[in-house]
Amino acid sequence: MQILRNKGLKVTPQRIEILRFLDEHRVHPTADDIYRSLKKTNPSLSKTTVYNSLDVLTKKHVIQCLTISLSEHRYDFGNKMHHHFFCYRCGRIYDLDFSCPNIKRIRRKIIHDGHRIEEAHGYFRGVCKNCLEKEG
Amino acid sequence: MQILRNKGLKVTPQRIEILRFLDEHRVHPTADDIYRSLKKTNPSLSKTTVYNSLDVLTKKHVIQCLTISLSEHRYDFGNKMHHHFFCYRCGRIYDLDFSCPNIKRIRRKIIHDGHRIEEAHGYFRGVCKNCLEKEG
DNA sequence: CTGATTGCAAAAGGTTTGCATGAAT
DNA sequence: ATTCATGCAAACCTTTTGCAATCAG
Repeated sequence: MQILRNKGLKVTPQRIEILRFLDEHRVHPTADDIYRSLKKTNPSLSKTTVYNSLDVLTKKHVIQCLTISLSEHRYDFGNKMHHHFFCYRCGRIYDLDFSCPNIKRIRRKIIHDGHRIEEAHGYFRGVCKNCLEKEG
Repeated sequence: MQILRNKGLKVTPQRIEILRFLDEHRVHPTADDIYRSLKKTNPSLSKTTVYNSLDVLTKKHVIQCLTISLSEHRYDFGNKMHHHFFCYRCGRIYDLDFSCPNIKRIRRKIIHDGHRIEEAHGYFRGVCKNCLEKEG
C-alpha cells in the first residue's frame, strides 16, 4: 500500500492483491498465473485489471516485465536488476547472480552512443538442473 | 547456400531468399517485415514458410531470435553474441559494443548452478539518439 | 522414390481496446 | 465531484497447427 501511494497510484484491492502475490510468489509468474490464482479468492477479478495493473506497476518500476520467455511476459517483483535463466524444457525462470559491469552504467543513467538507456536485462537460456537430472 | 548445406538443411529458394534478406537488412526485422518484402518478388511465398525457415535457422544457430521487443520476435543474421538496445519510441534495435564477462561463459559452455547455459542475450531499452533529438 | 518443405486456411494464445459501471481521493 | 480503475466482451496480432500438394536429395 505504501508502494502504491509513493508512486502516486490509487490504492485498490486488486492492485494490493497483485503486488502481494508477486511478492509472495517469486517464480516469475505470467499474467494468467496471477489471474487464475487471485480469481479463486476474488471471483469478480478481471483479466483486464491484471493486465492494467501489471502495466502501470511496470511503468512505475515497481515490478519488472521479463521478455525472456518466447511466448509470454513474465513478471518479477522489485526493480533490482539481476540476470535471469530460462529453461527450454520446463519454462521455469531462475535468478542468476552473475556480476555485470553494464548494470552500473544503468544506475548512472548513462548515455551510450547517444541513446538514453533506462532498462537492462541479462537473459540466459538452456536446460536447468532439474531437467538435466530427469534426462540423465 | 553453403550455410544451409553445412547445417544439413535442404536448400530451397525460400530459405536462400530469407537468409539473403537478413544478411542485407541488418535492422533486426520481424517475420512480417521479411514476409512483406519478399512477397513482392515472390508472390507465392507463404508466411508459414517464413516462420518455418526462421525457426529452423534459429535452431541451427545460423540466425538469432531476439525477444527484446515486447510484442514480436526480431531476427538477427549471424550467431555472434552482442548486446542490443531497443528504442521505446521508434522500435528500432541497435547493436551495442558493451564488453561482457558473461559472454565468455557461454563460449566455454559452462554449467552454472547446475544449469546448462546455451544462449545469452544482453537487452537494453530506452530512448534512442534519433528520438531524443526529435524531442529536443 | 521418400521424407522434408511449401502454402493455404483455420485456430490458438496472449494482449489490447471500447465502453459502461463503479470506486478512490 | 471528478478522475481514474474495474470488468465484460470483442477485437487484435503474432505465431502455431493440420493437411494436401510439391520439391530436394
